[in-house]
Amino acid sequence: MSNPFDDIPFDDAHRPAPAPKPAGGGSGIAARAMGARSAPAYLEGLNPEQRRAVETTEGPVLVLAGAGTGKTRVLTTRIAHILAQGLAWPSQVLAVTFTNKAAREMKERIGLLVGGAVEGMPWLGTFHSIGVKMLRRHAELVGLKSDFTILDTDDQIRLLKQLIQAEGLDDKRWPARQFAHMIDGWKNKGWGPADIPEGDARAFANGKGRELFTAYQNRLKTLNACDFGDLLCHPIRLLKANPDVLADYQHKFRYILVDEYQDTNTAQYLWLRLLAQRRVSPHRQPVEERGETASPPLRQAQDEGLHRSPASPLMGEAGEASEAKLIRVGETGGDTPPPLTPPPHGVGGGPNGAPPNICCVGDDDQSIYGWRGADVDNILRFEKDFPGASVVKLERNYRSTAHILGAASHLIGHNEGRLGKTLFTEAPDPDDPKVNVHAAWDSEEEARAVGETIERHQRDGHLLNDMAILVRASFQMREFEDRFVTLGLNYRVIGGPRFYERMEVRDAMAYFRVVCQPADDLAFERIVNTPKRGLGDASVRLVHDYARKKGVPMLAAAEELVATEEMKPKPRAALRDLVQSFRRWQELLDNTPHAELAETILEESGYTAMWQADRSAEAPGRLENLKELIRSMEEFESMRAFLEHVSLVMDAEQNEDMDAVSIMTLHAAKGLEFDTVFLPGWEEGLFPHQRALDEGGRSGLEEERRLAYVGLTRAKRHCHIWFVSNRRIHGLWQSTIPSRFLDELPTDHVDVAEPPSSYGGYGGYGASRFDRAEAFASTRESPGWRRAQANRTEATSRNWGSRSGVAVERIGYGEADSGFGAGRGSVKGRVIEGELIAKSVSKTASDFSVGDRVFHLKFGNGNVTAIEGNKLTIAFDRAGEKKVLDGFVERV
DNA sequence: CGGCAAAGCCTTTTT
DNA sequence: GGCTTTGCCG
Repeated sequence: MSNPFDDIPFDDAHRPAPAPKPAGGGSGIAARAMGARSAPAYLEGLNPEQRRAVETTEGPVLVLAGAGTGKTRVLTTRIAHILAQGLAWPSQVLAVTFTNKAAREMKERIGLLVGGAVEGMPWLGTFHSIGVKMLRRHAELVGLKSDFTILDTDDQIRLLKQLIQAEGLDDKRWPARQFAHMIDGWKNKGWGPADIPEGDARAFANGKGRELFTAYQNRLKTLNACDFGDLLCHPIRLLKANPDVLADYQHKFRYILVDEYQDTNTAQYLWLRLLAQRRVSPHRQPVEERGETASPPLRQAQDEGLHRSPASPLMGEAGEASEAKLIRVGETGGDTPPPLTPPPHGVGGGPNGAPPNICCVGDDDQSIYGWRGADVDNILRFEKDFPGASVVKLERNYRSTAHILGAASHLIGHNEGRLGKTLFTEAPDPDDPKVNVHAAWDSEEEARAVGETIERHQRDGHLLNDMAILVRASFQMREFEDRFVTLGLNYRVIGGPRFYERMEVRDAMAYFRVVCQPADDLAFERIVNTPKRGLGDASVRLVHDYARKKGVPMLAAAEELVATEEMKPKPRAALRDLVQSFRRWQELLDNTPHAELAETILEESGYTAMWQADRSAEAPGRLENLKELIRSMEEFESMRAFLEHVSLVMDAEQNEDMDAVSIMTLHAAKGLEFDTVFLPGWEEGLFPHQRALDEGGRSGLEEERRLAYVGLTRAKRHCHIWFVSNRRIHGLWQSTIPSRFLDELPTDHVDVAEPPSSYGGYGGYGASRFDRAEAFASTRESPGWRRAQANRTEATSRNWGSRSGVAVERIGYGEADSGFGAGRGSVKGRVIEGELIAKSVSKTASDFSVGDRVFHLKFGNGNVTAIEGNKLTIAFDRAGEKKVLDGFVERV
């Protein structure tokens, strides 16, 4: 149990318990707090529901927090309250979040409430980081060493590929990536190789699924490594197999808080349930525990309000005063802590069980991670899992206008099986803009129009920082980036290509990993021949096989191997040099500043030189990244600590100083808010995403709808939705139809560019379609056209691909110079129409022939050079050869 | 063994 | 359409 990571002694039970003072004794703040008639300052400003969520500290609590209802505030205040009331030491509170971002934010906000006590909250973090923490302490109980490596997806796939090949299987037919997904899925359910259903086991690799999974787990063990899933599965196994350890943790965590409970998967649920079980253990005196940093629990926050200065004279010492805080509300004094509320049934319902003090906060309407194993049922089932649970609904929204809430609520109302919340806002303002829906011809137009809108907002005095573009899929980002680069508009991509995923960074990390974790064969293999040392496949295989035969890590194998005559002189010398270097660096590890050592390693290995010699355009940037890597390493205590950070926190901080538009996926946007939000790409197939529909069916669609709900509710005041008629997918232009979600928006709260004169027969927003052919023709406003369009048939729909779309797109944006001369309001282009465009895209053979002269809106004139169904290959005069659907061109 | 060209891959979301 | 991997050749 003594290892470098075990800086925090686990067995709190053997620490001296603080001696609680009797309640009401002296002028202690605790005493005042307990006897206080008036609420502590940090409770002020909470609405009644929020307050109930904060103050119901005992027993299970489910907080259903709609978007923008102050969820984080409730969570952080609740923790502050628990600490302030002396109900627990900071280290006795387990608070789990889903993302690092959320954990960071909570730490910051608790910090604001309670000053320094956050450092005493070692158990506030993501599921994964807390899993790691547990594992480091008890690694040997699951057959690992406490300095185990955490593999990322990339390592995982490389490893699986090796195993698949080792089984003599074709790694093309059985892609490692796919298998990695399957393993993830199993681990999300908490399954090991023995637990997976027969069907699953057979589905992969000619029935060798289970075998491979077992081999993979064994290999991980010898590598002393974990994948992401193991960070949850191992702790579960560990706690189940070691009741004493489990009991320690159960006892330790007096209060459990879970953020985004709707996103928990089965493994996370099992883990929580284990920890939340309460047993009364008579032989064991409950023990108070001090925070590791000796920070006292929150004191006097209620006296000084939320903005206590760190220099406050009352904080800083962990003296007796703070210990007095440990007396619980209602306690009459003495040494024995009061029993927890006696329960009818605890979790797991055992007669000895006490109801756990677990508080889960979530929103079933924002469950958007089903695809990676999250189980909405966890939140829907809460009251059954934890009988007697208090349920608090937070429905008062502090973020968005009534229009945005109205639109979002109406949309999400199309989902079934909700717990049912309705967001409302206090004071609707008649001046609030409605949600805007816009049409564009293609994604380029969309990007241009969004750019123009952003610039207009900017001219109106809005900060770019208050605007965000939320896309469904990351490939949509590029178009915006391109456009913003030409406009010179600052933007920032959130969750885009990540710093730690860059090749050079990963290479450098591999060097560091081998130095710190000599058994890390994956890292070793990655860099044996980078830079080139003349150690190709043949040499690597030799080392690999030798290592497997002897059962030692590859580095050790290499060391032995160079002492033999087995290798040819040249590679042998190269390998010997490399091994010697690693040994030297390992010696330096403990007595050299780690950032300095890192630099040395990159220098001496020739890695830096490799990029210096590289004349390509990206080489300077890569060198810059390496410098940045070393710079960021300085902030950490050791190289090991740095490695751990990187494997768990894959994001690098963004430059917050710059005023810039944010571009991110809808998933990445959860939990954020912006004054103005742009939601492009509302088209069938993209949003809702085809794959979600194919694989998830009805529930897949509902999850997409929740994603739309998340998107809408990010907006505080302005919300612009866009859809386009043409989008390039896999390099091929495809026509698209407006998203069904547009049809699910309520007319009352939505402006569709220009209000149409007629809605399509049925109530609500009606059909969402913009009729481009009409718009084009109607520059002359022919009533005949209009009628014809209203009765559109297969025949007329061929016009759909004509140039008219651009004019429609200009509705409401007259100042844009499109060259099409459609000024504001000059186009009356909208006809509602129920029939879906999909039918109009011909599946029959094209009626074009090779050699035809055609016109395409985007590419101009060209000649048809080949035909394949309704796909045409066209040599355009200016744009070169492209493949397009025949609906998008017309004969000239 | 290394470099280059061609072919195949995939593009939903992520700790 | 862009990126990675593969395969062939020097």
